[in-house]
Amino acid sequence: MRIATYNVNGINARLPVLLQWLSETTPDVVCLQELKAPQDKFPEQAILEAGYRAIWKGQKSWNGVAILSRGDELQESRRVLPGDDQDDQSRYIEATYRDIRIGCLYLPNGNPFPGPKFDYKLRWFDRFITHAANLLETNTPTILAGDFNVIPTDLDAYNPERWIDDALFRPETRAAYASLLEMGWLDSIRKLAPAQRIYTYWDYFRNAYNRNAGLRIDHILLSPPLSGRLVSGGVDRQVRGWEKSSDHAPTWIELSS
DNA sequence: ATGGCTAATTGGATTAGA
Repeated sequence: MRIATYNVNGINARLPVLLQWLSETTPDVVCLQELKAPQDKFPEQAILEAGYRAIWKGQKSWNGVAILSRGDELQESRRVLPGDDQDDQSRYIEATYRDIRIGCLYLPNGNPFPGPKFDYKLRWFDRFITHAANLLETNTPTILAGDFNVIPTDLDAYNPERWIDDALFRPETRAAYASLLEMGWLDSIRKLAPAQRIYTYWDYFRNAYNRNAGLRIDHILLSPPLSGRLVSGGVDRQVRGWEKSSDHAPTWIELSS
């Protein structure tokens, strides 16, 4: 079973690229982030015609998350991250596919540091850690996939010094991510390639993709019941080189069934 | 340090992304 995550940076602007990638790689489940579309502007018909069902939570202008599935249906379990009734940003959706529960997340960017956006990032992260701990306690095979907006270590940035005071690399941010791993979540891509430079994002500026000036900020975490089923994984980095591409590339893993 | 690029909005510039 192949599970992928892809920050599309605008589902409608990205539709041709998304459909091309789906037809070439046929993942079973796809978590999407940054739809940048209101609920009623999600291109459901085109996704259905491509052979996928979808659940999504849209929002005007910003954010927005979706899960696509091939074959079997998704059983939605929640579309809000618990812990703050005032939070109206669309950043979390969760569903079960066959025997696996999947949480699709778009963690706040948090820049600039310091400031209210960074504070919001840490508060959201706290709520997410609480929820992730509750998910582990159920022992249900679970995946947390999405754009974490976290550079976990020096190995995950082309030039770590440049990111020292950035919200993606601040010590508070890295510590929060590390606490997920300490609790038992497995960083699947890093597990498969412990010492390799792997990036999932290259900014639009200064020819970053061709210089391979990238970051690894999109992650797929596995709960302990799934760790033995991890077969392979990678980043479809060539998609970043396509016409009208997102600044992120799709990241995927293969699980044995 | 800054600016570079892209997408969405009811616009003709601004905001956000990372």
